[in-house]
Amino acid sequence: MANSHKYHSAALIEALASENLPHLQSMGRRQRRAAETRVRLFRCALQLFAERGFPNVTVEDITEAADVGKGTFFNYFESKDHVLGVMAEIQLGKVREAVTLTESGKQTIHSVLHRLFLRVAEEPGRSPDLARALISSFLASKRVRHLIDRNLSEGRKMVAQVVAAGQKRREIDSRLEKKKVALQLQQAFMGTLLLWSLEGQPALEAWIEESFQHFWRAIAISS
Amino acid sequence: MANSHKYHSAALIEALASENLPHLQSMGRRQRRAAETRVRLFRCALQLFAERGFPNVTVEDITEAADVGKGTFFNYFESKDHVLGVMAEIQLGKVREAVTLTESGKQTIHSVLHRLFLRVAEEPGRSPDLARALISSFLASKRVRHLIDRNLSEGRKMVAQVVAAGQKRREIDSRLEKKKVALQLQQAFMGTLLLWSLEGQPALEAWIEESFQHFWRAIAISS
DNA sequence: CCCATATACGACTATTAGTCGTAATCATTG
DNA sequence: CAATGATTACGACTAATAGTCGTATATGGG
Repeated sequence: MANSHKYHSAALIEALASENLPHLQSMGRRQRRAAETRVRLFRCALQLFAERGFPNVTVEDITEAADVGKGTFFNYFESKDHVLGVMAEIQLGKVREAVTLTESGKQTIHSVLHRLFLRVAEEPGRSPDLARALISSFLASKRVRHLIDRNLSEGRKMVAQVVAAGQKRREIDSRLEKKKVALQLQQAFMGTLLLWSLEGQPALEAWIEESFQHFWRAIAISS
Repeated sequence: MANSHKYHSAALIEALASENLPHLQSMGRRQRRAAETRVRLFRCALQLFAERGFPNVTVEDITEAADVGKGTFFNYFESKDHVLGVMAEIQLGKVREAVTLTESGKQTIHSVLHRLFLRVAEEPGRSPDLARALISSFLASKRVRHLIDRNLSEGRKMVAQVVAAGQKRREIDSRLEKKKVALQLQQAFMGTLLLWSLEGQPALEAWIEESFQHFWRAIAISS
């Protein structure tokens, strides 16, 4: 219980995810301020990363933008990279959404996965600089990398569920192994994101669109 | 003619690419020593990156391993990242190879592309740390990024040629646009490399194998 | 043998991520 | 409401290191 209430409360991640900070009422003023500060730091950081590129943003830039002292940053994030680690965690939430959508049974698997691609691309699509920063952070420090790893492999499991559902529904070629398909999906996504982040040319959305079509072509039932 | 003979002679890149340094005879002792030094720095750097990971290797580590003074490093490479930029340049050479192979007409397109995947994966496959470093360098400094960009887009053009040949030979679905296919190929490769570099699990070769199969499935003639 | 030029060198600077002790702020309790 | 203990803010400080620069050395040509 090292950080039971100290600095990082678990609920904050949720708070960071949602646009309009909810349930801030249910805490004392202190926790509320803490939450506000963390969210402010988080958003300022992402904003700056997107504008200038990760390496060209110092921690001090962030704290200044958020109007707090420099040390305060490290009360809320283990390191500069960690900000992006948190963002990855948020992305994982979107994958969960896809599973839920699948289970509801009201959407074709095609549209569930299609939507998933677009949703996850939303954030990094804000700017090539931000996308590069995100990917870089995946590769940078060991701590963050492990965080990402867990997210990716958890995400893959969820996608595999969706794929399995797709196979039952005869939308996806049933000869394919669902785990491999899930992996391919992630690869397609990451590859697209990576190349787009280098070119930056038209919006990421367009690239994702192409990429998904290609992916689906290799996956859909064909006989 | 800024650096006509000063420091970076063009031939050095070739020298770096080939395992057994050839044509070192044809220069004066001075150029020979310079070439040797550059190659030594390059290899030591890659070795260390592969062993410890890019961020955990300082320039001084490299120069010590190569047994030269620290400043000397910057005589041969613009920056630490630049080492990896040079490596990317070398990779491009392998793509050229594929075009040549295609033109010779003695190989199926499938095997040309398959071979290309494996060949390009060879170097980064030496260690996940090295692969991560490579990818990171693509994203890091502006200078290197532009270098990479050129390489990637040049590479894509070459692949597009190969694809076009494949369409003429009725190996590849002719309804697909060759430029897009080339892009998809790069995306598949990079995505695979990226995810593998995070997991490191079995050899990259195996991942590449899977990935190529998947790719081919979406590309090959099906009717 | 001497000069011009290419290369080697390492002390130096500038930048910045992350630490730490201290001060301010808040919640709680009698 | 005052006192107390916990949480959070703060910025001066340290450590690490990429990249610069002026100087020294080696080479090849004339």
